[in-house]
Amino acid sequence: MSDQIRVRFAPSPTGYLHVGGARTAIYNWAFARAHGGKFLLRIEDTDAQRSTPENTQQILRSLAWLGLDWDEGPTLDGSSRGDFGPYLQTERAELYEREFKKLQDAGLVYPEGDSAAWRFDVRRAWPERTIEFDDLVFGHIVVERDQVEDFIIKRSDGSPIYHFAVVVDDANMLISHVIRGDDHLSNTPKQIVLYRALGYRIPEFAHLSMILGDDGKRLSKRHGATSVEAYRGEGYLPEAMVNYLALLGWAPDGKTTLFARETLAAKFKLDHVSKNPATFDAKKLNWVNQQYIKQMGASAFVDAWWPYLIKAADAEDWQLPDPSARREWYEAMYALVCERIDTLAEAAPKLAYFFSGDHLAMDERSVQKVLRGGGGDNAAANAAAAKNALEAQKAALAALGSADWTLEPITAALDDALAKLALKPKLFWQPLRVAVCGNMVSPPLNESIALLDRVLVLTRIERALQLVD
RNA sequence: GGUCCCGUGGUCUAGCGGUUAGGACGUCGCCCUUUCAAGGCGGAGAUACGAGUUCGAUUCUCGUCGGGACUACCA
Repeated sequence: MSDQIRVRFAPSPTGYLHVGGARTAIYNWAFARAHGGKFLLRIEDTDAQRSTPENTQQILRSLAWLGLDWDEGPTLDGSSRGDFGPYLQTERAELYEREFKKLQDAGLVYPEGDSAAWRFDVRRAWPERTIEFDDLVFGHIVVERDQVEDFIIKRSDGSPIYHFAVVVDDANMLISHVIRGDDHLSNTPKQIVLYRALGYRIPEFAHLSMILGDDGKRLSKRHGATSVEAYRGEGYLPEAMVNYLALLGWAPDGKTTLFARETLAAKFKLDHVSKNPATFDAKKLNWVNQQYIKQMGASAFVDAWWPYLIKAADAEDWQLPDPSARREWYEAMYALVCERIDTLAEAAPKLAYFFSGDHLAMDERSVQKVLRGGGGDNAAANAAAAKNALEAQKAALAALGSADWTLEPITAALDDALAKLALKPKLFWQPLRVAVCGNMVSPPLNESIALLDRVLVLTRIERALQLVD
């Protein structure tokens, strides 16, 4: 008769953790944290055919990455914590067997045909006409008992079927609130009958609407990335992921869209969870992620970015300067890209010119349009202007010593060159941009030059000059 | 087919009988500008439909339409 709030996330390891499951986990976690309760994790692996330990590991990793710490359940190192274990259903066979005996002794089960499977007798267990319950999200639900058919609770091989195992486990783990996907809403009456038949107290239920793809259909692999692991791989931040997913069906108020995990953990309530299914909007996720990147700061950025940079370096064959010796150099890049990327994985391609050394890739379109004047009427004149600009820039920068190779002197020297040439700013800066960054679209130019090696910059300008002719 | 559930702009939502129906993403336009962004300002855009109840419905009831879930020795 404890009033302790205990909730659980109970995934089945038949696949990775997808965003729908992640949101269910987030709501369970937030509910527990907001009400001073416990959040537990249980692995529903009774389907021996499709469950794998690898999937279990990946699910645990994804949850940990999201920052959803659980009070009880299996841990990443293969053990577990909590007093209500084991937390893997395949290790709870004894309990199921014992509880099954209770139903058998009460005459509430009968064999399925002439197999060794057993079916639960709903009518004998529940004489009343209707089965009712109050769902914390969906409200009062009434179902005619005759709409509920007898169902298998034990397979021929002796293992329990879902409906039986969840009820036994939730009751024995003293779960107070069952918060899960609404694909279980229709199954809840069955489970309520089971609860009473086994003499358990019936918990509160809260069902969560599904998450849909942009075509209005249930989110699936067809819609691209759906696994939490995949989003992690693309460079989404766990904080952004939690924030965005929490927004799919819940809002702290009518105005706030950005909130920390801690705010969720303090303010989350079930009575404001939406009943309608939410469509997953990748564009909004990108925006949320960018907001987090913009506020994370240079140091945190470099830490988070590093694995993605290494991956890009491997693919592009870049030699990365020693991160401990050149920490400031890497951190300086944050200001150059933080407003230009949605994900961490997008940073390296935008900053490629810092890492490609003598092998800077020149974007073909940029070379044609900017260095060679494009195909228009002014092509020849523009190409000539580009040549003049590059020569002036080369001279201006060459005149700077290594000691002056910082933003202010560089900017002053270039501004001075521009003033002398009296060119349209665009015709002056774009050739230099292409020469140094390899592309007519890039992060801030002067700041980039200041971060690049002096000789390398001069070499690149020289190379661009050759491309003009 | 049966049962249950859902229905505010393109998307996520606020609203809980009386509002010029609010915010965010996206979108469009303008400003800023050394490219791209970021930022600022502004615009378009919603209560699925039809009956009730009520002095008054986005809000309560019913029906229609549309969508979803369940109906497995999957969870």
